[in-house]
Amino acid sequence: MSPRPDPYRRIYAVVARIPRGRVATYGQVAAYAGLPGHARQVGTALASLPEGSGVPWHRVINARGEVSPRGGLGLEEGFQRHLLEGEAVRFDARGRIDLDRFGWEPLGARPRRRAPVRRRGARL
DNA sequence: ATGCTGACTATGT
DNA sequence: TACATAGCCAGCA
Repeated sequence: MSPRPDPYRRIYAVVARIPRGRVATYGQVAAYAGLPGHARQVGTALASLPEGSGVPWHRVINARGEVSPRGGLGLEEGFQRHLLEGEAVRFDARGRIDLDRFGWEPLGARPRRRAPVRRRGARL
């Protein structure tokens, strides 16, 4: 067992676990990869990901619940949003995702308040 | 080695 | 809520 697998490898492994229709933040991915405080590194790692890698990089967003702006034109951002919407992830009018509803909880152990509370007349 | 960059964040105003 | 600031730290020229 390699005591220290490359950081990127760990990062990709975590991202690969994010289920379809859910999103995780950079900081969250870093923490689960055993690299707390390396949120920026997660971004760097995803940026260096070759196309067709199969890693669901689009499911990683910033702590504010939005698709992180890249430098230059916003082409990649638009594509990322498109992919997420294709998985039923919803964006509000401000272009943000409700982490309480779509945020990934690996352990699902505690808070787990996924779907909106159904109230009289409420629809899914 | 050194300095700058960036797909980040928490905190204060 | 929005913006500014300050930590953050690996990658790269």
